Amino acid sequence: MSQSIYVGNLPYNTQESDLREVFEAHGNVDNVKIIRDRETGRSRGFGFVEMSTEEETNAAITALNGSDLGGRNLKVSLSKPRNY
DNA sequence: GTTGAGCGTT
Repeated sequence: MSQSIYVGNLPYNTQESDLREVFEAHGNVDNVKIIRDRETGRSRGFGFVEMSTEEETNAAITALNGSDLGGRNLKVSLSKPRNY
């Protein structure tokens, strides 16, 4: 599986469906995940997106990084591998 | 407000 896309500076009201729509405009979204506190359930203000190919991943990052969403300037980049 | 998880089978 390829690396995921890190999406930061998201509005706290942003939901996974919203992110999915935005990324699907630039490629095939394989998976979307909004990060939030697992104990309080409050948004952390960032999330992750997976595309079908690195080509689409790169395209989505290039197109959406620095773009506006809900009045916030999105920070989109390649995420680092998760650690167990 | 910045690099994810689960909480007994995702």
